Amino acid sequence: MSDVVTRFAPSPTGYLHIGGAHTALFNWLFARRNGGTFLLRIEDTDRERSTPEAVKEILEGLAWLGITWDEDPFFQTERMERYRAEAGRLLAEGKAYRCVCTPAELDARREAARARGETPRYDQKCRELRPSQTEGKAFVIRFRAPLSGTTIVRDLLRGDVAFDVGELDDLILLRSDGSPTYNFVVVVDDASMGITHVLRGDDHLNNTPRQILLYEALGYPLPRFGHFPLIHGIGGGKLSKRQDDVSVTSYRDRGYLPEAMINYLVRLGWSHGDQEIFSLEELTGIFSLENVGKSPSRFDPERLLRLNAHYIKTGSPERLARLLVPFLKKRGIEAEPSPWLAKAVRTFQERSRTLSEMADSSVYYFRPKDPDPKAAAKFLTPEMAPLFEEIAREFAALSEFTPATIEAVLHRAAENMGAKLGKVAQPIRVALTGGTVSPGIFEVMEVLGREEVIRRLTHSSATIRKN
RNA sequence: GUCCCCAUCGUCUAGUCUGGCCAAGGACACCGCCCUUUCACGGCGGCGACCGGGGUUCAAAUCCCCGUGGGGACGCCA
Repeated sequence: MSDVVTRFAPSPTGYLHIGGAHTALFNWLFARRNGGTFLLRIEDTDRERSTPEAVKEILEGLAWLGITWDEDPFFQTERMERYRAEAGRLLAEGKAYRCVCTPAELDARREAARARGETPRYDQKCRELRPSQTEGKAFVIRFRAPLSGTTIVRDLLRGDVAFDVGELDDLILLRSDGSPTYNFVVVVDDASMGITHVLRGDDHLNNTPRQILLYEALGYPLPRFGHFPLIHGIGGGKLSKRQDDVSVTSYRDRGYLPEAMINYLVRLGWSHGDQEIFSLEELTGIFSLENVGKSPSRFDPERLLRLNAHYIKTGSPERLARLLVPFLKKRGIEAEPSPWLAKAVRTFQERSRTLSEMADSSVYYFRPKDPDPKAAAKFLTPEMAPLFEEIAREFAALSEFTPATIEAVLHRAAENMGAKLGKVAQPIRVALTGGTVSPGIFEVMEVLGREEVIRRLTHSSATIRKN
């Protein structure tokens, strides 16, 4: 048994987005690959913005993707005592101090520093205050960071990155209401949860030296760190919930398959030679940090869509039929997973990129559709009425109604007209499906069944004659 | 502004650590052709990149330096 322990630590302030899922996936894969443990920690210390709905949505998203966690999720709001105790310890040891600067004062000084072109940083005003001077005032607890020196982050992916400690800050550990802040809880939690590998997005690289200082002050052993490249939005820059469509569950709801999402995500910043298609299971055997790149990538919905098309095309019809049912229901079609539905699905696997598309384009399997006016004008011409009737009669006389016997009938009809098959097939397509685009017409008829085909052809010819 | 990271086709990337096999490979997108009852799928072909400049070397996409560009971080958010 390996001793690798990784985690994904989302803050439940919204849905699970592409970036979070990417981070979760890499952590999960690294743990699974190394026979380790993957944990979930819900960073809900920001009570204002955290919601139980977001927690549910995030867990659902992960489960949908097939990313499984090994223990019940940890909730930071349930661990407050631990944070306060650790902060108290630092205070007692002189490694932290009380600061009575108010948010307004800090804001003003920060702005002034910026105006002067300096790095906004806490000016350490309260660093040497005596206890009597903080008496009766609201205070926060600040970390007494070393004043000088260099902290080196030994990053698994980027090598050694040096930070001048002077650039760092006396960060706030406990707010005036006693709640802990991010950099502090992360350290306390990662250490107490036994996290061995902290793998996260590049945007946290700057936080790492601060956290290392905290590890040292608290006397915790250091985990290994690895920062992988961020996923940028379509316009470049951080993914934006406004510009980019990045909610994982929204993709699910639009008919994307989890394996497509996983496959898409894993190839962002990671590669395995020229291979493009990976299953989750396969990944747990080959994923390696060594093949993780360094430069950011850009979210490309087109590529995700294409991958989804691939998985729809190659997926099992039975499973897709099952997944399709709710999409049909949304369109007012009550269907059950069945061999028949699987057969219907099969005719659309090569021409649907999402389950939504499949549901949209297959409605005529479930109920007749009025022909598109333009298609009707072009194909449902008067001379088609007798043809439809003739073909319907021949279908009725067939001993077996299969693509092969259907094809024979249509070919004969075309020959009699001295025309190509298309001359006959296209009008029939319109009569049967209401449009000019569909799967192969013989397959469509097989799915529809002889009775329904005859009914629709008869109905169409009657309509033609009426006009 | 300060600090940090990054830099190969439009996009995802292989190649960079361990220089020569790279007149740079694959995939998506795009364009053309073929297949074909429509649409797709598929097949074949095309377009298309080593950010710039110096250096090191017999040899640089690969190593070093400087520019430039992009990104991230600088909260009593996480």
